[in-house]
Amino acid sequence: MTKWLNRLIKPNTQMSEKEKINTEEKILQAAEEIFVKDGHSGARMQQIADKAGINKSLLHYYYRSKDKLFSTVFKFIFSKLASDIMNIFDSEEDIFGKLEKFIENYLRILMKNPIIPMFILNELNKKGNNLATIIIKGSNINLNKFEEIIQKEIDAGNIKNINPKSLIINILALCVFPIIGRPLTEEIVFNGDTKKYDEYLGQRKDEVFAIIKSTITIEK
Amino acid sequence: MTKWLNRLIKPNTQMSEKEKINTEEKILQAAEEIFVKDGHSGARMQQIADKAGINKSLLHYYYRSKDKLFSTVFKFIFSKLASDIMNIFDSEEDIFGKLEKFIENYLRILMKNPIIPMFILNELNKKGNNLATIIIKGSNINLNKFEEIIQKEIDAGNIKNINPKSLIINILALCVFPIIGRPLTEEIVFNGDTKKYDEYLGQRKDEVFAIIKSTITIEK
DNA sequence: AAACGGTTTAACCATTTGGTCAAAGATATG
DNA sequence: CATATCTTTGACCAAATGGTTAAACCGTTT
Repeated sequence: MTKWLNRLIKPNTQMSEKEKINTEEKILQAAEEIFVKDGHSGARMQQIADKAGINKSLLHYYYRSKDKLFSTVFKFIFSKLASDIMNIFDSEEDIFGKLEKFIENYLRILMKNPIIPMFILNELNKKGNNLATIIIKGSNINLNKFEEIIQKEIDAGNIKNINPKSLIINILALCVFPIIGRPLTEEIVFNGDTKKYDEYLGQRKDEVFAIIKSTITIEK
Repeated sequence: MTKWLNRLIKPNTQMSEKEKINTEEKILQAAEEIFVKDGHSGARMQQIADKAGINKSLLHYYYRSKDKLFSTVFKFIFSKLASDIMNIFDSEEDIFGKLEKFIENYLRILMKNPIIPMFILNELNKKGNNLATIIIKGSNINLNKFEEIIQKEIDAGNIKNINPKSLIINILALCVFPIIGRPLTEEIVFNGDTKKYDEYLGQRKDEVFAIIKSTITIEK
C-alpha cells in the first residue's frame, strides 16, 4: 500500500526498480499520443492500453480514471511546451535579435509538434473547463518578465510605444495560426498543395519577424 | 416513400406543409448548438433530441446517422460563416478602405460567434477527415478574386509587392487567434481579467488594421 | 520456503450510446 | 370513409465504454 499511496501523493517519487518505471512511462506516452490525436472525449481507454501493450486495468491501477490520466497528460504536454518557450528569452542580443530568436524558435517548436497547439486550444475551449486556469497558473509561464523587457525598451526610446500585451498576442497569432489553421488555409489559400505550404512555413519566420519588427520600429 | 427519398437526394427540397418543416429545423438548431459546444465525439444524440424537444428516433428518421447529422450541421455553419465573409468585399472604397472594412466586419462576426471558429478548426484538424476538402471545395469561398485585387494594386504601385497569400493568412491569424486563444491569452496575458479582455477585443480591429496597413504601405 | 507487497491479468459489470423496429398518430388523397 | 403515405413514439438491442474485482504473478525479505 505504501508505494501506491506514495505515487498518489508524490507522483514523481522515484521507484527503487528501474525497469518498473517503464509501464507508467509507456502508459503516459501512449496516452499522450492518443489524447493529442483524438482529444479527451474521442480517446478510448482500450486504445491507450493497446498502444501501451498492456491490460486496460493497468491504466486504472496507475491513473485512477480517464480524467486523471488526461489531466496528467495535459499538464505534462503543456509544461513541456511552456518551458521550451520560456527558455528562449535568455539570449544576450538586443530586443530585435531577441524577438527574432523567439519567433524562430517558437515556430520551429510548433512545426515539430504541429498538433499540440490545436490539442491545447481545443481542450482549453471546452465548457466547464477548470483545467485551463489550474494548469496555466501552475505553469512556469511568466510574461511579466517579457512585458518588463518591452517596457524598458520603450522607455529607452529604442522601440515605438506599443502595448506589450498586443505584441505578445500578435506574435502568438502569427506563429500559431498557420499551424492550427493548416487544413483550412492549405486548402483555401494554397488549393491543397501540401508541398507549397511546407515551403511557405519554412520561410514564415522571416515574414513574421518582418511584421513584428515593423510594428515596433520607430519611423524617422 | 417519395418524400423520404426526395430529402435524401435533394436535401433542400421544400415540403408542401409549412408546419412540418419545424421539426427538421428544430433538430438542426439543437444539433448546431450541441455540436458546436461539445464537438462531434462529445455530443450525444439524446442530448440533441432533448434540446429539440423530440424523440431520439426522429433524429434518425430525418438524418440517418450521427455522422450525417453532423456533416449537415457542419456544412451549414461553415457556409453561413463563409458567405458572411465573402459578402464583405463588395464595397467601393480603395484597397485600404476595403481591408479595413473586411477586418472590422470579420472581427465583428467572430466576436458574435466566438465558439464557431474553434469548432471549425477543431473538426478540420481531426485525423482522417475528408470533410475539410469536401466542404471547403463545396463552399463559395473564392480567394482568387481577393488575390487578383491585391495583385492589381501591386501592379498599379499602390501597395508594396507582398505575397497576397501571406496577406490573407496574416489577416486571418490576427483576427482569429484572439478569439480561439482567449482562454489561454486571457489567463496568461491578461491574468484572467475578463472585462479587460473584452475592452481589448473592442479595439482590436484598429490594431489589426494598423499592422496590415503597415505591411502593405510603401515607405517613402 | 513462506510471507509480503507491488504488479498484471482476465473476467465481469453497469451504464451509455448510436441505432432499429413495429406500431400508433397524423395527414393527405381518391 | 378508406387507403396510402408521412410523422412520431416507446420499447428494445448490440456494441462500446469506463471502471471494478479477485486472483495470479513475481521479486524481495525474513
